Amino acid sequence: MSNHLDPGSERWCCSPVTGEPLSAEQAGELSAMFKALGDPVRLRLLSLVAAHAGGEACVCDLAGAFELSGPTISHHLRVLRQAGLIDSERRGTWIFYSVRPQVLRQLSAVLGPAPAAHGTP
Amino acid sequence: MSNHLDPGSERWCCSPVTGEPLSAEQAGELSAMFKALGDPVRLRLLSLVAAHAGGEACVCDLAGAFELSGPTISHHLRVLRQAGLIDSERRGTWIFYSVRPQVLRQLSAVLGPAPAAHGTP
DNA sequence: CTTCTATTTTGATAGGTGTCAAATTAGAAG
DNA sequence: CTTCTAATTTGACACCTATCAAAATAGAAG
Repeated sequence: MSNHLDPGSERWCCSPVTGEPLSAEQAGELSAMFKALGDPVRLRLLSLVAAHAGGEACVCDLAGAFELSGPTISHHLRVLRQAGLIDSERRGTWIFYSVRPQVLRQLSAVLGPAPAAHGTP
Repeated sequence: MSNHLDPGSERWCCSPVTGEPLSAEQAGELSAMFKALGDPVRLRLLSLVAAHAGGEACVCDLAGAFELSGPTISHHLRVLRQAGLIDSERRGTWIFYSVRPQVLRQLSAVLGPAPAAHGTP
């Protein structure tokens, strides 16, 4: 109920954009994710979460890196989550965010030069 | 004079976002490119140009794939060009667009899981 | 139950963005 | 020079978005 994009839909997986033209549907799904990355705050949030110990971080770990209000950070985290790029899980008082490495890898593959075929058969 | 982003600045090249947190400057440059990809029309335009014979295409080759006015296509192409993702060159009556494979590869590497080091020494 | 802390949601606002029609530039061809 | 085609630029408008302050929700602790 919380995610707009189905994380299980991977029919566009790994076919690079340089191969054959994207369909309108593929472009719609992919551009929604790139759009979420198209903000400096969100991109830094994603990298902070990804690089944080254990692969997850709570808002309290992230907010300190910006001169932005809490609600603004929360807004950007929601955008990333609704785009399917990160996950959130409540544990006690804190809410922990973690990246979806698979989705990031898929986006990387779409921009990649060729179907490398060096580890994902 | 036409590009806002210097195509020669590659100081953020290839360090994946999952490694260590991006600096504000890196995030600014990268997010500007992802932002340009964050529109379905632009993403399809990019893939159409990339997949076109010879690696380049004129607007007349692209406009037919959309139900959009010429000025709108031109607008999106300019956004892609100013983001440093594509190049444009006038030859006679037509203006040919081509992708910058290097920039796409860099973006792919940023989202990639790890410094693969399997073909770009 | 009350209070405290962590985070989100709501409401408001300034600024950005996609789109089109109309006008403009650039080159080719008479 | 005039005309024709290709593409861009300008101007306008509806919609979206990033941001904050204030209010609301969720759990922990007393």
